[in-house]
Amino acid sequence: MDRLLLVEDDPTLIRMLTEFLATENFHVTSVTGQKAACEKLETLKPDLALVDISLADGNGFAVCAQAKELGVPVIFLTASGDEYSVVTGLDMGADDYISKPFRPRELVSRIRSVLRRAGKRQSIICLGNLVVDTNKGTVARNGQDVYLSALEYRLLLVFLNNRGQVLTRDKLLEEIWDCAGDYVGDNTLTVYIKRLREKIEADPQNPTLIKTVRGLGYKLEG
Amino acid sequence: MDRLLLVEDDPTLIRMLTEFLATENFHVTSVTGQKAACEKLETLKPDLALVDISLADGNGFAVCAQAKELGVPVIFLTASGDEYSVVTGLDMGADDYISKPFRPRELVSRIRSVLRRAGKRQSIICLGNLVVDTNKGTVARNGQDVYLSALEYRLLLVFLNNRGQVLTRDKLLEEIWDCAGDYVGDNTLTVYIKRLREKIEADPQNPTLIKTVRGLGYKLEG
DNA sequence: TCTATATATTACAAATCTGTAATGGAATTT
DNA sequence: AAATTCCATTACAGATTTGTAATATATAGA
Repeated sequence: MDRLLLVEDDPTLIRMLTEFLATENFHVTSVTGQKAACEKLETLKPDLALVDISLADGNGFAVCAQAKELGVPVIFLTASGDEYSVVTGLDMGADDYISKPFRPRELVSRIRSVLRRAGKRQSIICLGNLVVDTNKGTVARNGQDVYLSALEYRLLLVFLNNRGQVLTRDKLLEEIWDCAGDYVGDNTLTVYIKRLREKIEADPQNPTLIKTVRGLGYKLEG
Repeated sequence: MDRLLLVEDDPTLIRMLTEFLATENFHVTSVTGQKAACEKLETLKPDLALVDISLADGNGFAVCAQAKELGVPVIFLTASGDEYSVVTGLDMGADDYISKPFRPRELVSRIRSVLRRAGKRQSIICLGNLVVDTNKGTVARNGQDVYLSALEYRLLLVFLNNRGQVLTRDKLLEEIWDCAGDYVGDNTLTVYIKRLREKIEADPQNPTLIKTVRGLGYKLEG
């Protein structure tokens, strides 16, 4: 279950939100004041922080900064139509904001939306029956771990970051060996392509992922 | 300069937005209707799409789906207070929404916010004078590339994903060798820690990044 | 078809990685 | 202080990676 930290001064709002969000399957911890908020952020490590901009002892921006530091996504709660706060909040890196009074359903939608985005982290990349976790540096095929050497892994990442685009040999050499084919032989790349195909393709002789585009280079099917 | 695709039927709004966003240094291409929008998404590959939910020939949701498919972030423009659209839009994976009539400054803030998030991708992780790019699989120290072996790189990622937390030897062994110390010797980890420190610490004898916590394990300074 | 060019395959040393064992040193306990 | 425990360091073989060269195959053009 997702843990939310609610930073808010108004006791009524705290109670209402805690109860409502509980019915939506969130676990809400609430704190009052900026100082307590910053502490709780560290100890609780919540999945998301709901922060009221106007706190008694300072404003919510400091809390936002701290949250960003810790990698915790933030949604600001603001007094209605306070455009200045909205603008500054978003520019500060808050992930979203919602103005009071807000509709509970909308808040939940925004929370889910931010969590979805934050959770993704561009970490897991799927490609056919291949799963690359850039957060762990691992590659799996059909659930089975595949061991790639450092250079093979980096070559795969270059393809993944340019899915569907044709990459010239020079471009690939530059990306992996940061040079334009001067220091490593031209054939070296060809060999690496083969080695990578050998490990990630179902049928390395008839590649479906890394296609060769004759005269131009290679391309990852996207 | 960031390219925006504006999908909107109202000519007046198109003109206004195009002009205003131009002053904010965006390049706006506008299209009318769902079909044209989907086509332009493919050909233009914009950095972000601004989509009016209520289009004449169908609704904006189809456009949103297509955009998500292509990895283009989406901000919905909706008639004011249309809660149903907001909720559905965000649940569909739209990155944000704004209801008409909106304040231009706020729209720009939201655009910048979404672009920032989309661009970041959790790709670059900084740690002292160390820069890890999980999108490229590279590590640099003081701007100088550092070559890490596959296992060394994965070990570093485990630390980065648990910054500040003490990681037991068992936990680390499990993460890297997926086993609880049965298959590789206990000392192997110690050696790897040393090797990693050798490559990323300024003074490997007095580590400032990977600290040992006697009796417990190791911890990456956060 | 023949040739030229682009890519694939294979094989092979040198370099590096990987895991272990042996030794040394520091912190903690008795 | 001595013993113990935990971690650091060093050294070393076997495995793997890495880059290259030689050879084979495919594709396109004359």
